[in-house]
Amino acid sequence: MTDNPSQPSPSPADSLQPPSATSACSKCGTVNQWVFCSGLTTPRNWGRWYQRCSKCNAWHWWPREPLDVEALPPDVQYRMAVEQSLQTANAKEKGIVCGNPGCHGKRKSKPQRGNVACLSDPKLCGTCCQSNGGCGLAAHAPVKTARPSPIQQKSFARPPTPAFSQSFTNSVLHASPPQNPLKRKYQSDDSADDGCTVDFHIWNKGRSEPIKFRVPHSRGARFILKAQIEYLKLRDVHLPDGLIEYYDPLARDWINMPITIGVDTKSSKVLYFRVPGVSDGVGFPSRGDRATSATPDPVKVAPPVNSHLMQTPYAPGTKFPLTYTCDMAPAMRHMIDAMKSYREDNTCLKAELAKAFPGIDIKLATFYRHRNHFAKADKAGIVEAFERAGWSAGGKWADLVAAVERLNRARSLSLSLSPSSPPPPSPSPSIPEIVAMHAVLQRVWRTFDDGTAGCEYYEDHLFDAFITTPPIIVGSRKDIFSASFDTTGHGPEVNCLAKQFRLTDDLIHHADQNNFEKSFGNAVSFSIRDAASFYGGDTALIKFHQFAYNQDVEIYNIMFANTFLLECPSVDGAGPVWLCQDIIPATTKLWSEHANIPTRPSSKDNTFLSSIIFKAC
DNA sequence: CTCCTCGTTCTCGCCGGAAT
DNA sequence: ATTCCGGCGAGAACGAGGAG
Repeated sequence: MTDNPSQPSPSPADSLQPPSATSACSKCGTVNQWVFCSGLTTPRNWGRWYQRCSKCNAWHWWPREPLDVEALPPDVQYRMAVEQSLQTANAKEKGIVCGNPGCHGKRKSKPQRGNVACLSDPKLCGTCCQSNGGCGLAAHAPVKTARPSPIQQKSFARPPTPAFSQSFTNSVLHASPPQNPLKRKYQSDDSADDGCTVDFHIWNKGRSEPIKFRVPHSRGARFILKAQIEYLKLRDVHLPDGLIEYYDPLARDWINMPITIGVDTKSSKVLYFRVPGVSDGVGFPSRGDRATSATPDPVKVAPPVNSHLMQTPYAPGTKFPLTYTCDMAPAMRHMIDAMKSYREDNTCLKAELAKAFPGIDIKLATFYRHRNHFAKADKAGIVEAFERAGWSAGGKWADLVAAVERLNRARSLSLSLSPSSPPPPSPSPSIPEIVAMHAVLQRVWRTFDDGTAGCEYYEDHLFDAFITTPPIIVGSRKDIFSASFDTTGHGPEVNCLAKQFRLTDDLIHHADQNNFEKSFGNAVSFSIRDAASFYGGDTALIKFHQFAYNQDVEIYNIMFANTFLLECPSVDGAGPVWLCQDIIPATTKLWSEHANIPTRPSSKDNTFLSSIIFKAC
């Protein structure tokens, strides 16, 4: 992709800069410097200059009005889109009451409060939601109600090519049972290593941080970098001469060698490579560096899992939670173990807390909150990655908590699907440096008995793709797979319209249309853009709406299918790429509620939704 | 059956830091 | 100075289990 949203945008043209570096405050006359606004808090302000008067605190902006949305760089538009998409999900709804008019909740003297986390519409209290069959929220799970499995659901999204589809099939669907391939249940010592993966880091040109990989590989077998060449290409690591520099932990020095040479995986947990010519970087093992040969990571390493609990009180003033996962995790494990038995052995929670976190005053509500975060993170298999990062920036407990919350959001969205709607994407606004995740429903692409083709979804096979390197979107395609003029759907008519539009605007490329218009009589499928540009699709969509409007056709509903290819280790090692499909239900009722379609690009609220996908790092 | 205790969940509101 | 937002604690409420 040419526009990587994770890269900072360049400054706007010089013509947008204020006439001078300083100017006098219009209120008090104090001379202040202009500061470029990078839009960190409010992306919409990107590209403007601001000054806060050092004397009267007055604010001044240059230019006075924000730039046009279209003038903002793609990554800023992306951030705006993410921000907008999360507004609804994060909106704090205070003081809601149960949405069931005949609420039979247990609060007698006051109206029963609804649970803001409830996924039903309207939001219900736990009692009403449970009796309604539950909403997907764990606390609202219906009691002793068997969930039908699998839930079959047809989707019109499809893999972009058979080759990628095959890789997806091999790596995901044939994995049994479906679970996070990198998940390792913590154990009391280093034997937790399942021996099926190898971590290696590469320092590439033009980047101080190493690129971290975890790949399927039998520990003990010699590791040949050439076998990972596809991974390397995806991360822009190119070795034209077939040479690499390898840090030999025994010799404690860098050696230059061909990538076809196998290296020992027993003497160090992480293999370090650098592209020839790179001589420095973050965490770089230097010549004679003992740490890299004896320990798995160049950062300060955490003590062995569960090796001990803190015996002496923490320093006065130490607050809960502790800053680093490597400190929190052993104590949390102790608590979880202790809480399984404390009813029997006559201890109590407070006493166990005092053992696990000596000297720290912990409020119970806070402890439970963090214990739940730990349990979820452990279940998802991400604790170890944070633990291994030790007392470094990559091992912060707060980041683990944030990762769990992102996962929760992704799951909530997946589980809140109505039976007839396909799964929405996991809105991951940011992804930690070390661990990325993506909620994926198991699905099978096949031909049905009636001759149509589509996907079957298995709701109870929701699993998370965890990867130790940030994902890269290596390709994407956006298809409209459903469009209608009203609530009933009139696909063929829209299809006809799309054909006409195709003749007028080559931004739209039909994809297998002949097959699809026959198969899905009330649906239309055509690609409106490809991976070359994230935002061209929106432009095409607006043009399509405009075109339909000019034809006296009002589009009621459009839904998108997005297909992404993410770099990710596969379970069986067969391929370096997983296919992760997402479908975005961007129902555009906007056009049914207003007589006029949006004519200004900045009015594309709904089409913005189509840009909210998955963050490329 | 009622009451009590303890553990747990959830909401509300305060606080402080960051951004502007 | 103001706004926003995340973290945290207080407190209400619920549930399980035990004692009387």
